Amino acid sequence: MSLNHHGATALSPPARLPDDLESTQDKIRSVGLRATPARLATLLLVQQRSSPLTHAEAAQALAAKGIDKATVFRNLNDLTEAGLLRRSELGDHVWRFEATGGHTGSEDNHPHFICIDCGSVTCLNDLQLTAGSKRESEGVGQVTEILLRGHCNNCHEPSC
Amino acid sequence: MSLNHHGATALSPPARLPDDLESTQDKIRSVGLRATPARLATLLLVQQRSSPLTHAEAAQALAAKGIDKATVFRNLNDLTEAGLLRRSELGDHVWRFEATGGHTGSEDNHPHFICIDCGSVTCLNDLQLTAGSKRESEGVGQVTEILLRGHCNNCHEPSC
DNA sequence: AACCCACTTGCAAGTGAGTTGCAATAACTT
DNA sequence: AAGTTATTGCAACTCACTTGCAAGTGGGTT
Repeated sequence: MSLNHHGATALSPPARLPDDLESTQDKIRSVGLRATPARLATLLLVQQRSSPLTHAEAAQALAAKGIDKATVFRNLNDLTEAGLLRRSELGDHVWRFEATGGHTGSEDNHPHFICIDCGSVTCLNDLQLTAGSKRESEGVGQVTEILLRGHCNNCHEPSC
Repeated sequence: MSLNHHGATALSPPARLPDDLESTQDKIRSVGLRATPARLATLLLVQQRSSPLTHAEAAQALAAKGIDKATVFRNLNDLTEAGLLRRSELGDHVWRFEATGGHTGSEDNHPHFICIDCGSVTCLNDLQLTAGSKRESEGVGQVTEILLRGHCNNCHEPSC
């Protein structure tokens, strides 16, 4: 009804936001999961947040829509496994979830920096170990992930 | 008694092992805690290990001596608060404890490798980033911890 | 358009790490 | 040696998360 109220709509596709409803449904389907209301609401919620969300926060927010916490948690895990979310641990024994670009995790495997204050995750594409350190770590095992923890510049400010 | 059995000892102090019983008692007392058997056993245990110990592992090991898990946990936390231990979270929702030099916390902080298969943790004392990588990471924030994840050599073997 | 069935959900009960209250006990002080 | 106060053991508890299962539903199939 209100779709064409400006008279100039039919041509230009709406600039699809990454958290657009349809594209989000597509994302879910593209990884082989069903786009159920609960799943959709969960992914949209995480996508809309600029910083990682805990299970409790998500469950609380979605409880208003009548979604059970077990469902929220299962979906958070399913979406993580499918590569649409990333799960991280900030050192306080609570998992936090954050939307990824949407590609499946393993290929773009780069080091991350995670702020132990605000939980924000930064990708560090060019980060490398010294040759000697690589050797040392390879002596221990096959490294699949490098994670740095600390205080990000936003949280590190004296004012913060 | 046996102090002078070499005839040339009075001058040089005995090379006190870091996990020596008496020096451990002293350490505990020096931070204002009572050197109880449970506390002593706990600190000795952690000191003797070369890699961080989980609460569960410590509790299990000390249960043999009749020490309750709540006591173990309280002591682990007390000793951590006092700066004799460091508590870290390697991403698997389990606290791990390791002995510090004895000074309060932050100085002897080294990277860890954690096996995502068996959970074993290895300390990587000499691990370093390349100069450029250090710069990159410092542009993002102040790094307080470096963590590598992967498959340790035990788990990586085809046979395992 | 209706059908079907594997995938999902809600509920409730379970798990496991870690914590706490409290009375009994033991370390250090004087 | 006695007193004071930290510490312990036990058991019950919290909190974050998980699981079992019967009922419900998405979405491909007919």
